[in-house]
Amino acid sequence: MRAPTLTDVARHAGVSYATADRVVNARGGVSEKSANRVRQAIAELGYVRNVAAANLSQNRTYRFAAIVPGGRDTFFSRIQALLQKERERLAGDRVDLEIAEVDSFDHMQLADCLLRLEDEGVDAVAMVGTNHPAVIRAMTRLRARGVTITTLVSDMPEGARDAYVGVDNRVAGRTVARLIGMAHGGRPGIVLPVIGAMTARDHADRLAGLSEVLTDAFPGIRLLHRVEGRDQADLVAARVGAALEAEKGITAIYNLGAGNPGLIEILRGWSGPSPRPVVVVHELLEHSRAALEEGLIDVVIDQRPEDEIQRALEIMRRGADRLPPDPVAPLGAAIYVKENLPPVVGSQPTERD
Amino acid sequence: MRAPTLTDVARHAGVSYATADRVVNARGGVSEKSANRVRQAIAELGYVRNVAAANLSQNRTYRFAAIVPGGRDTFFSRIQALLQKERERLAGDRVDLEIAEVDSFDHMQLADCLLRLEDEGVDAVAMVGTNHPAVIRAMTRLRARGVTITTLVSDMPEGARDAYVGVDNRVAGRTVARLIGMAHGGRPGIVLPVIGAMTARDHADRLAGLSEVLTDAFPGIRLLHRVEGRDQADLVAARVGAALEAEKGITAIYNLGAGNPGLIEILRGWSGPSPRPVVVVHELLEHSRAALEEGLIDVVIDQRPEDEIQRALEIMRRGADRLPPDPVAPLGAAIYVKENLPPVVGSQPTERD
DNA sequence: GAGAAAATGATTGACGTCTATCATGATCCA
DNA sequence: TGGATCATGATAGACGTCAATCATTTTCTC
Repeated sequence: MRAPTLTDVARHAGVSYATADRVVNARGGVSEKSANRVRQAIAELGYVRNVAAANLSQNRTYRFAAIVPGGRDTFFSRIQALLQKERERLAGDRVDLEIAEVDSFDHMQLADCLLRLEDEGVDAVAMVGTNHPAVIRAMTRLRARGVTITTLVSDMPEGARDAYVGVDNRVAGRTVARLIGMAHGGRPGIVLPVIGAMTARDHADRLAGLSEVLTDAFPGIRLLHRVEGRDQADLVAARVGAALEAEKGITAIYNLGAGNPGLIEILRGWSGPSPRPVVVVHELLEHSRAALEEGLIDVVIDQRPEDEIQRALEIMRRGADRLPPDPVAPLGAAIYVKENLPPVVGSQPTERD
Repeated sequence: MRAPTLTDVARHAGVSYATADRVVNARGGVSEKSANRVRQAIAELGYVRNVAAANLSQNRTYRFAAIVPGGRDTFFSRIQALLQKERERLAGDRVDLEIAEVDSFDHMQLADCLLRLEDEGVDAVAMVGTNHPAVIRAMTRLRARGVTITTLVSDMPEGARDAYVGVDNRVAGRTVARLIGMAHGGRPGIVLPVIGAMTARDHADRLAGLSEVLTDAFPGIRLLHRVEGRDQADLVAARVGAALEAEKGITAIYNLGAGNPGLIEILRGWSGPSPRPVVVVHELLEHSRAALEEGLIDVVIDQRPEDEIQRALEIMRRGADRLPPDPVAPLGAAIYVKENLPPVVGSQPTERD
């Protein structure tokens, strides 16, 4: 009834414990014939390495690291806060989680950070995906040493990482199109999309998704040319203001980047036609939450960083335990309206400026 | 640098390992003075019991049980399928998950099942909450023996269970009101609510939430008196059909119980005014998913049973490890439209009749 | 077929906890 | 003050794996 041990496997394969151990721990010096017999015994008995015993024997502490872009964007401050909390919680679990901060978009710093972590002997890394040769090179090197790498928020080519945890941004854009479409109730309208910059892959994906569904399912709704707010509130405020001035018939605004405070400011002082446009933004932070509660905006699409982090940690742990990654369904974004906001936990980060 | 062991604690407290062990494992026969010194040493060193080592020494397998209402409702078949999958996955983790099936609403059978599990020596139980004296009595008895009990889907009084995992149904109803309201785009309308029976607490909660928000935020939208479909497709079809006949101005239908196939059937043969009403239903199952993809309905609110189960298992494990439960934010329901449906995993259960 | 090389077997201590047993010391009550 | 009770200490085996070491056998090479 009890789970088979490696001793059982060895006996069943007709070899000594030492040989079986050499096979499962890839120590080499085993003939192909013996190795096969061991592997077959493992399959037949359904042997699963007892991770607890293994870690105990090595008195092992997991060494995980998370690399997060620093201060600029409050979405990442939120992630940092969550990681900090996890760090404390995991300390009791023999897991040492290091949280490293790098400048957003400083690729070389990120690459250096990865190499430093390699020297420190981490078992797994979670990081925000960045497509840059130097970064990919560093990642390849770590992975060759058996370090599991998970990308967060923004994906990278399949070969560069072990797993991606994050939402599908095109799907997010498509979903927003549907919600905006529904809110038009069959009537025509004009949608103003506000993005950070077209070079940001996630923004581009969202916009593409939006456009696809508006075209296909809501031909009566016209998509204006995008306004670039560079994720800065003042710029967003200025440019959205100008756009509203230029086109009085706008019925929906979708900010698919950051800079929500700027947009909210404009909405607070709304004096245009009533009802005001339908407004959809991304990421549940202090400003967006308050605006939702006040009724200034209608929908917030959220990546659910809590779950992203949980999943990333789970993946890292499985990797460190040499277990096969278990297939996970992609993370779905949360759709928040005024009525289904989650309770506030602690203090929520503010979006700067 | 390494984590303190119980030997360290004993030394620091100036007692023998045996005494420290007597304290942490509550074996008794320790003077209050010694016990306090041990407890203080634990606090000072930040000792955390090494669960892996503990389980190894006892060659312990966790014994968990999930009690799920049987065949009738396909929402529960979905839960059963998910549990089955978890069962296999957990087998490698030294976790034995027993899945017990009981007749829905047969309280005595449920109580008996609980007592049987107690005899079998389970460590933790997950069950669908049922407010019945016999059930509560059985639960109290198990909990007195240290068995952790988690209620799923439907909650119970705080004193009866250790944790509840599920969505807040009133919030779900409020959210649906907002979505339906948005879809009216400021125009008036009439909402037809379809429930199973008013005695089901979750249905009543949803309806209350719906009503609240419609009244407060969308005074132009009128809420019709509920239609009771008893969660049966044919009855739902008949009664919704009659209601649509009686009131031609219906602009939205919200099925907050089961019986979706009946509703979908009616929508497929829709010949009333165009556009058809906005339709919102609960639980992502084969029928509702297909209807969403076909464009017959607009929104599906889903409990995310996958996450419910994950969370319940996590709670059970912590309980069995004698760790304090970690605070979890309540589970938010997922909002699905045509565009953000999750990929199909395996075969999805069908809703009967 | 001798010698080198490769493969295998046998065994041991460590990891931290649990459970158990036995011995010893302290305290209590009559 | 003797015997019972209680508190404490010391210690050992078990759990399953890892990482060694050393001895022995098999296989290969010339």
